[in-house]
Amino acid sequence: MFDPVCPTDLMPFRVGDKWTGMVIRCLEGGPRRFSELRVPLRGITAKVLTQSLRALERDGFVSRREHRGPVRHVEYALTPLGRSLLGPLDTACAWAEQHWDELIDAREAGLERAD
Amino acid sequence: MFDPVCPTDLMPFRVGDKWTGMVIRCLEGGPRRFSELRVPLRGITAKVLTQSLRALERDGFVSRREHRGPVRHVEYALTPLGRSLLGPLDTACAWAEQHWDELIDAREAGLERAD
DNA sequence: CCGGATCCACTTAGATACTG
DNA sequence: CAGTATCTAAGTGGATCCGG
Repeated sequence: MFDPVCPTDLMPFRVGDKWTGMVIRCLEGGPRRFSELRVPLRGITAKVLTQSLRALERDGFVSRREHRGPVRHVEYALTPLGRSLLGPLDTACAWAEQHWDELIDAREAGLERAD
Repeated sequence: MFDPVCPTDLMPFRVGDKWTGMVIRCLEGGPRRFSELRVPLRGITAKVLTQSLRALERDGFVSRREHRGPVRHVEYALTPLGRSLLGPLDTACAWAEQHWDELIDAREAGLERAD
């Protein structure tokens, strides 16, 4: 999931910053903890994940709940507003799947012409 | 159109770089010349518009045709692949319209909590 | 476990001046 | 008209170390 080998720079659509879209996908199935999020998001540093989550929280897409106990854990979840992003997000992903081959071919041809 | 007063930083979706989405919108109605594009895109510099158009061309979303004559003019147009972006783009815009008020309120509340 | 603080490399966009 | 060249300011993402 979210393989870094996958050349996502071909994807013309973006949600928020670099990781935002993937974070939302990870929260789609329900609340997740900070360190749970870091597993599928291979390579993300704590600082950057925090930045994304703070922005998401500030904009009302994600809610943060801190559970204090013997071990601390913090859960992030999509708000209704955040959940409403899933529709457009799916549309964008569907487009990408449909046109993936065209995208690759067009990019290749475009780079050739650039010689 | 594309008023700089409009706080587009609330918009969570983006296509390509800063101006790409607006360029595509401008080409929606048919081919446009370089300087025609600069009118609705108030404030864009020639350099940045060129960059966007070059990227769009490289990725096969836009085609470029140069007409030589007494006065030179260059026309840009959406390719079929570029035109296929309009669907997802509309979806994103529709989402933004629907949730614009929520977006503003959420952002305001988010900034308050940040105190 | 969940970050904050600091520093750094890289990219982006804009301003400005110039050209075929 | 349709760009190119150069410079600069700001932002973004990442590495690393530190703290409650």
